[in-house]
Amino acid sequence: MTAPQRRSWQDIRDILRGQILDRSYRPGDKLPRDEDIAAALGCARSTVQRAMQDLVDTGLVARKRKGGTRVRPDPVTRATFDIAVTRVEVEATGATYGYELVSQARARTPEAVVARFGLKAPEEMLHVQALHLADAAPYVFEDRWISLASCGEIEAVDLSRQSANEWLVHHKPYSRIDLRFYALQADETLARQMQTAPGAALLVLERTTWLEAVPITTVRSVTRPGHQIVAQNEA
Amino acid sequence: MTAPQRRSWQDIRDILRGQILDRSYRPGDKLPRDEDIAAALGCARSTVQRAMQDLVDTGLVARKRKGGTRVRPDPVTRATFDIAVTRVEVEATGATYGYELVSQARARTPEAVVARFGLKAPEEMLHVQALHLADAAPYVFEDRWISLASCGEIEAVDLSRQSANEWLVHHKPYSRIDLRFYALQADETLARQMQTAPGAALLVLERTTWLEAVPITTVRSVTRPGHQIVAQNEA
DNA sequence: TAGTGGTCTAGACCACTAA
DNA sequence: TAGTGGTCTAGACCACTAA
Repeated sequence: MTAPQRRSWQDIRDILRGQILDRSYRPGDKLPRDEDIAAALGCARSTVQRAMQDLVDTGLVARKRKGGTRVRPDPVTRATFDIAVTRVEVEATGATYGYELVSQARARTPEAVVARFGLKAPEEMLHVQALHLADAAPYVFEDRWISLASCGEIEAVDLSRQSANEWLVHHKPYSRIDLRFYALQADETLARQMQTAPGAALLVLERTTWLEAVPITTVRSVTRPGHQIVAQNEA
Repeated sequence: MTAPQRRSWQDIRDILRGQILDRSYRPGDKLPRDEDIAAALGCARSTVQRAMQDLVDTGLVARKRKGGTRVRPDPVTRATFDIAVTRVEVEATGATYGYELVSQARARTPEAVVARFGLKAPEEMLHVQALHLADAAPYVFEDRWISLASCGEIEAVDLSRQSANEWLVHHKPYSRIDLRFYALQADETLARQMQTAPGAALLVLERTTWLEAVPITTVRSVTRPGHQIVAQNEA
């Protein structure tokens, strides 16, 4: 006889998810109380709790005290993306990574940057433009503003050798991030930088970070033509 | 005297995260064993475990049995997106939702769709094109292929009244999803559908779903000009 | 092979909130 | 206000893996 294994929370999750997927429980339906599920499946309540936590994270069920657990009536697709340092991302594709500093200068933040940070007034920051290359072809063009108030030391760093991306990641942790994606039509300048045709549709990733309430950096990363961002395989 | 509250796992997480953010522990550094942290902070080991689980989910630390817990040396930005049914998304902006079926027909899957599903050969599926509107303006144009093998019933549904998006979400759960973003230059046809200029840069969201190994549907959703996808506020 | 994280259990008490 | 999920604890055993 095969030894009866103790049930893990993944087992419990799979059983419950199976019942949701095969529509034993339909969107909006209420599941039994954790305690009853535990009794029925022969495990501790905390094991059910752990399984439920996973189903909540996945967006499959919603839980409320006293209200119980229900299959979400308005299912959402929950996707997670990991965005690494550009160098690591390039090297992960097997390509050779390259980097070029395009410009570096103190400047007053334009209105768009003031808005991204939610500043009250424009401020002098470090403005850095740089190109990341994969096998010598443009991979990402980044246009970055770095707060001198929180990252003054970066002015002593040689940004033609080490990208601001890399330096910040290793020296300036953040506690809050605002992240967005959109499509951008390349203008003449950008097209030249990305070695593509003016008017090309490019995917842009915009990131703004703070440490508590203090601005750190905001960056607009324009990706190479045809670039796709793929989500982790989920659920 | 204020009552000494028992420490919650969130408290523990905040303490640890604080020590990482203020660089008491730097990228690559090893943290103490859970048991020692528990003793130092006066809580049970399982509470530390719960806090650590959150830090792992956030991408801040990595844990290995015997190897211990280390601050990630290659920090990643981890972003989570919730993608709701288009109707819900539009209504959440306060706009009035509208929907128009553009076309619906059985057809052999083109090469791109065969590839997305990873099929061995083309297959007859239901091809549906539809436009979602926000305050009567184009919001999302979706080009969808639905597997007849797994979703044959949908042919009995009046897709001019209810979007395939909505029907599928409520009747066809999936267990696997492939999700990607990219930018697309509008051609003549698409520009007309989205009421924009040919050549406009549009953000595209592509989703392909399976139930176990069985294809369900694949959809290319072209968003309106200027559309941004914003991540949940994290960390 | 020894050390560390992963997980399960049983029980307790708390915090929300639907009814 | 009663019922349900959320969390903590102490202890046990297991599963990985660095050394």
